[in-house]
Amino acid sequence: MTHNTKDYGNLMRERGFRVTPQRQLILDVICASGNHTTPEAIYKRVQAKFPSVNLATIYRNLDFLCELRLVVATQIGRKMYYEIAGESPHHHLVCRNCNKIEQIDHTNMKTLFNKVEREQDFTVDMDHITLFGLCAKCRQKTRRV
Amino acid sequence: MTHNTKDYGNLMRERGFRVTPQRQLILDVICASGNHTTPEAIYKRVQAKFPSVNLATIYRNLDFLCELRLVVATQIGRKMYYEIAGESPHHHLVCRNCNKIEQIDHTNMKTLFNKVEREQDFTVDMDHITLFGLCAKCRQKTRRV
DNA sequence: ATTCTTATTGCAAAAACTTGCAATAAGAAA
DNA sequence: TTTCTTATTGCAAGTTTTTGCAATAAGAAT
Ligand SMILES: [Mn+2]
Ligand SMILES: [Mn+2]
Ligand SMILES: [Zn+2]
Ligand SMILES: [Zn+2]
Repeated sequence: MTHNTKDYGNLMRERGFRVTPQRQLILDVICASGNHTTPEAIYKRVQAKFPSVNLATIYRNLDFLCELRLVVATQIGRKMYYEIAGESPHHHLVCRNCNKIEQIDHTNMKTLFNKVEREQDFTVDMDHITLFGLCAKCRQKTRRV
Repeated sequence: MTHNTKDYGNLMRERGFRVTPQRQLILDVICASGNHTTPEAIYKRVQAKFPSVNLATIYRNLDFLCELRLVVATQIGRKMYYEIAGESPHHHLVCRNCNKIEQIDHTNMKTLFNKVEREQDFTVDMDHITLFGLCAKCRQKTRRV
């Protein structure tokens, strides 16, 4: 239950939720998978260790873990992807043409968030945003068509 | 077929696609609905005028119109919302607590996009982003708990 | 240890969305 | 106008995600 540096068990209990074997397994699997895993993939890996876990439980807990901010979600194309929420937020750039995924540092985002907070008195609070556009290579290709 | 200021018919034909009654109806309905409408609502309103249109056609065309950038989509909670892509891009702030929706001007976003383009050589190209966080009122409430 | 409360689960059914395919109809060409 | 090509549609089946509900089991209280 203690992955990376976080004690997930306590983070849940502190907030009044229960720590079930299903939740532990799902977290373990997402952790082990590294980056951007689909519900279906998570389900299969969970089942390999504990076949009786139901797919509905996977979906419910992915929602749950996202609400607790222990896991972050992204939609790319028509699929959802989940990954462990790291120590510090990170964001993505996805190329509409070649689907390459780059990262953006949080500091650039933070600058925007601060501006919005000053100007509109709204505290933006997102630790995993995906921005779409064109990577350097595809921009050149696309120009000359 | 000419809504607001855009001639949707030509925008489609120019790019090699066909202008079908279904597409016209769907655009009409989204236009008339004003802001942030769900596929189901669009389907019902289309059906009221033309009952034989199939739900699959609605979904396929919502995708299609988004790809052509005539329509923009957002996911809020677990629902998708569609609206006409206006003259100039606009973005939203959604409060996680009270679900109030505010707007952000594109200029603030553009500043971020420009920075990303300079620093990472990636052209961000989004005209409808939704950022989540806490509005002024909910921030105060939530503090004192 | 045992009892109690109720959050969480599995299951089955429902709802939401996607896809393959043959029939249809836009729109270009003749 | 008529013919021709093929993008688009409706339909039915498939896949993915959500939901209601009774049974289960975390974890607090005794
Ligand atoms: Mn990520
Ligand atoms: Mn909008
Ligand atoms: Zn690219
Ligand atoms: Zn609020």
